[in-house]
Parts: sequence; structure tokens; C-alpha cells
Amino acid sequence: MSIEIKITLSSGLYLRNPQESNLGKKIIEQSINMIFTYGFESFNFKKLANEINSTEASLYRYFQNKHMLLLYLVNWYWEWVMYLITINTMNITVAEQKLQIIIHSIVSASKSNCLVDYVDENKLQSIIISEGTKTYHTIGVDKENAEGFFKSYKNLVTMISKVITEVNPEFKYPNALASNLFEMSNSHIFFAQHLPKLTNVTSKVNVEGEIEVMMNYFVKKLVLSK
Amino acid sequence: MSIEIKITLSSGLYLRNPQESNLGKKIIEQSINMIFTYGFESFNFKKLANEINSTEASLYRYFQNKHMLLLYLVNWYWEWVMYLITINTMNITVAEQKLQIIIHSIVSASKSNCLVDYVDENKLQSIIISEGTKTYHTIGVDKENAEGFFKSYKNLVTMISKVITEVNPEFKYPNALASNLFEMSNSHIFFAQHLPKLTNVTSKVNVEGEIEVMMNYFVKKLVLSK
DNA sequence: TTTTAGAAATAGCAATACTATCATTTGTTT
DNA sequence: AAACAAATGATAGTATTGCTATTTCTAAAA
Repeated sequence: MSIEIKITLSSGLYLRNPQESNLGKKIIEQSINMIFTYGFESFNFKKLANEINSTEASLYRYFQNKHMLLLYLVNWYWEWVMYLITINTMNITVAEQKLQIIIHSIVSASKSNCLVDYVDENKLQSIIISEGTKTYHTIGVDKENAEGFFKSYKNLVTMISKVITEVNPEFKYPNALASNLFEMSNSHIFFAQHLPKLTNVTSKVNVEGEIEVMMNYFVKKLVLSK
Repeated sequence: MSIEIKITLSSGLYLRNPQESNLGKKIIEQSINMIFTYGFESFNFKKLANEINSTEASLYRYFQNKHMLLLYLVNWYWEWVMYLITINTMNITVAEQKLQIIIHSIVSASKSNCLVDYVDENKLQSIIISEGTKTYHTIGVDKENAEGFFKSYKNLVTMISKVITEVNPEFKYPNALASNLFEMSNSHIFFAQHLPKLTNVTSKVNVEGEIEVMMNYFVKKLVLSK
């Protein structure tokens, strides 16, 4: 017996809830592996179906297409980070300290214990870093936003921005800083690995640690200095 | 008669230099129009060929594929911003002021006078905002980086980081801030239009102006405050 | 036991992402 | 003006992708 935690995601993201069947869980598990390994562009439902000994048609019963599957994974991640922040800041009263924990949660989300066995948070974070912004950099962004497909991200940013405002009610750009912290974390983990000239992270062994220090420094300067 | 300025781009980006023929120029001009209008995903060489009364095969003689064409456009933009910064800061000696001009150049690149008649800088900036990061968020990023396909971006960031260091030699993250300024500008122009909860830009009429103010504020706090 | 929902098997189709070949036009050199 | 090469066009073809549809099988619920 094990405790089963379910992340609740907008039902518009899928045709059939993948959390509620074996095949669904295999789709999530193996799609994470394949997108992680081969990238989103060369990933498709035929290859995934082969890998899990299912058929293309079966996968299309769960997700409209691969874009929706990616959107599902990305929403999962946003909810996962939200969950991490919520439990890690639960007993913290000092806003400043909350913000530090938020930064740590964003940068090191994948280092946390796994929530469900079929989701590899490590690979998932890597997917968000490389493919995450592709979910909204599409021609259909406004329609999908209206359908609530980015709600988890907006909630996350709203929540972080509230803590920023708690730290400094005068600060004018809490939402912008909140989204920037998330994007900055992703960008610089990617840059450190692939385009090191675009960052100042030098260590190869403790990329996340260095980025956390940098982001704390940025936040301190921006929100705390007068 | 007109003065013709050519932007020099790495020859690895194309098979045949599009700047050196009529067809080449039409490819650039019309691909910008089509990617701007329909997005990169639903853009392809067959549609482009139809639009300019050419053939698919002819386009493939200029670019290996549509990804390389996008990379070409993005490199063009990076060079264009570099050019703008260079001429706008030419006679400025105060580093702090240079940095302000850099921020203005990044945010309002499209507002500047056109360099060549077949490139619509306005649409090009919009493409960079929506599709730009897709050029390096691919499985082949390391190989393409080794071939120098991101050199223009790295040069731009290096150049900006030098000015940041000039302003404050103690500042530890000049490269990270430089790339972040560029990405932040793009992100928040996009967010203001499509996902306003992720930013604090409220005006619909002067998005660029507000972002410029915000970025100047960030830079001031980060680089100038002690 | 019947019903039924989910999944597998199979087929097929339109679009995409190319590649190859050959003919034609255009521009350059002599 | 003739000869040549380079660029482009026309046409065809292939493998893969992104789906949809239909029919069969299977296992669990009523």
C-alpha cells in the first residue's frame, strides 16, 4: 500500500484523464522519458505508442495531440512547484524567508522527493527548461489562455507576487519579478549547460546552487534595498 | 540610387546567400510576413513558395530547412540590435548613459528606421519575441552552437556585459543580467499582449515605454545601488 | 450473463519535409 | 552574337507525420 497523491489539472487539457488508468500513467511516464531524450520536435504519438506497446489511436483518446500532452506536463510541473512552495512555506511567517524558500523551490524543484512514481521530476524539470515556453509561444495562445490552460502558471506567479509585496509593499513590479524569477531559473540552467557565455554560472557541479545564490542576490537588491 | 547596407551573417546559416539575389530577398521578406501572421509552426516552404511564385525546390537551395531560415532571421535581428546599439552609443562616454541607450535599443528595436527595404523590423521583432528562443531550444543546440550559429547573440551579450561592468566593476553577474535584459524585454512584451497576469505592464498603448522604465529601474537597483 | 467501456488492430488519408531530375531562363564571358 | 554556366522552374516521388475511422477483442460492471 502506498499513499497516492493526485495533482488536479484542468480537465480541458486532456480527453481522458491519464491519472485514472494504467495506459494513461504509461503515457505520462514514457512521454517524459522520450521528450527528455529526443526533444519535443522529434517526439510523436506513433513512436510513443510503439515504446509502450500501445497504438497511436489509443493515445489520441487521451490527448488531442502532442501539443496538448506537453501542455499537460507543463501544467503538472507548475502545480508541482506550487505544491512544493506551499508545503515548504507552511510554517514560515517571515515574508523574506518565504521568498528564499520560493527561490529554492523553483530552482531545485527536481531535487525534491517524488510525488508519484510514474513522474520523474528530474526529467520533467529538464523538459520545462527546454520546451516549457513553447506551450504559449503559439498562434493559439489567446484561445488557450481563455480556456484556462495557463491558469496554473498564473496562479503560481500571483502567489509569488503576493509574497514579494509582503516583503516590500512599495515594490512596483511584483508580477513581473515573479515570472522573471521562474523564467530566469529555467534560462540560466539551460545557458549554463549549452550557452555558457550567456550567464555567469561557472561551476559545472552545482549549477542550481549558483543560480539560487544569484537569484537571491537579485531579489535582495531589487526588493529589499532602498 | 540608395545606400545599401548589408548585415553580415555567418555563412553556415544558409546554402546560398539570400541577400545576393532577388529571389533571396523575396524569401526573407515574405517569410517574415508569413511567420509573423501564421506563426512558425504552420509556416512551411511550400506555402512560402506559392506566395512568392517560386517552388519548394528553389527555396531549399537557399536554406536547409525552415529551422535554418528562422535561425537566419533571428541572427539578423541580433546583428540589427548590435548595430543600433553601436551607432546610438558611439559618442557617449558615460557608461551609465550607454546602458540606458542599450535598454532603449533592445526594447524599441523595431521603432528604428529600416536598414533594408525587404526586412520589416517591426514584424521581425514580433517574430523574435514569439519564436526566438525556439532556435536554441532544440536537441541540436550544442552542435549548432559549435558551428557558430549563436555567435551574434553571444557577441551582443558580451558587449552589453562590458558596459555593465564599466558601470559597476564589482557587479558579479554582468553576462546573466545582459541576457536577462534581452529575454525580459521579449517576455514582457509578449506577456503584456497575451498573458497580462504575468507582468505589471498595464498600458496597452505604450507597452515598450513601460518595459523600458521597468528595466531601467531593475538595472539601477541591481548595478548602481550599494 | 449481458452490457459496455476501454484498448488493440488495421487501414487509410492529407499534409509535411524533404530529394532528385531535367528543362528553361538569365546573365556573363569571349 | 555565340557559348557557357549559374539560377530557377517544373515535375515527380518518397518517407514520415498527424491525424480519423472502423472493426475486433477483452475485462470488468450490472
